[in-house]
Amino acid sequence: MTVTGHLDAIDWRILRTLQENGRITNVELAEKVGLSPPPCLRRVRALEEAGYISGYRAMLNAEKLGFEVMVFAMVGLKSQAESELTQFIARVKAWPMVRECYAVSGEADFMLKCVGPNLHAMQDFIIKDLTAAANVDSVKTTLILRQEKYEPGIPIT
Amino acid sequence: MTVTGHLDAIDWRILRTLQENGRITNVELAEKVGLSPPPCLRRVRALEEAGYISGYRAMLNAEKLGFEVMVFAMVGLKSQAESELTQFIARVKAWPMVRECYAVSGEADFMLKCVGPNLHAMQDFIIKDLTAAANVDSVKTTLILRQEKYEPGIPIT
DNA sequence: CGCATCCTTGAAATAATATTGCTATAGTCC
DNA sequence: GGACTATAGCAATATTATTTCAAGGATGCG
Repeated sequence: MTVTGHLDAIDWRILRTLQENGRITNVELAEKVGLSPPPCLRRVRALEEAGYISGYRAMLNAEKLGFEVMVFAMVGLKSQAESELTQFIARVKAWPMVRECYAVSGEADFMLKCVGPNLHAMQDFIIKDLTAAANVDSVKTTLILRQEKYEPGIPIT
Repeated sequence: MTVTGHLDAIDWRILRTLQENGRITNVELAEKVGLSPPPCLRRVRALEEAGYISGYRAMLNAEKLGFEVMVFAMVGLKSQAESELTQFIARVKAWPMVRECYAVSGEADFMLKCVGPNLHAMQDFIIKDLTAAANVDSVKTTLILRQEKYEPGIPIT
């Protein structure tokens, strides 16, 4: 698939497998997708180079590690002018407790997923940082009670 | 930290590093956290065993791979009886397009993050599967226009 | 205060894996 | 059909993972 830019069945199998287990060895991956290790590794590298694979992450158990509170925050801005948006996004990127941020349609402008050690820290962040930030008009939070499914990524059949 | 259950500074460095780069070699990881490879690997294994690390995943570029539509769906159920909840969750787990599901406080009962190739497929899923599912009372969707930040996991300083 | 115990580290050796170089083969386009 | 391109796989090498084991440091108790 190097230059052509088209993914074949083996590429998709590689992607699916790596999405499920990002630390599988190349030997095992090769076996699963039906190749010998060298061409398999070459494909993985090509997929990385081409940006189909953007990185690898360990999934950590937030609760066990003392991060017990997660909320969704829907944020409305006062001004949606280009420069204001950019500034808000920059702020969001600088807040460690905000792990994900999406521009959304509908009533709010942004949907944030925030993670913190406890309710107090979360409240502190929402009131003192988020709500108080320049250009923030409204913040509506939804507390996450439990994670029922977590398979981030894409549905590869 | 094996049996004591207490994480020291090195364990935290390991977790932070692996959250950022899940495919780093043990040699490199060891160097970063200030250990030689053998004890470093032992700690990683211990962290996995103890469930602090629950897995590794490749992050795929959804857009490049043809999954261009993501929505949040807030779902309200008619009945929140234990068995009904369980059934709904089982259904959610079986839908590939639902990648994440959270029980939430507030107006809705569940927040779903759904991923699909296009608006049509998403509409199809929402109308024919989600809204039509037994015990589903209300579905309110929010289209994701753009991903501005994506650092899933926890804020390890 | 000193000794025994427990835990963890790191050096060395070994096993496994990743990676490179090269040749062969299959598919494609004149 | 013949030349070209792309990709597979074998073989060799480099790198990494993993095991084994002896030594060092902390802790608790006599």
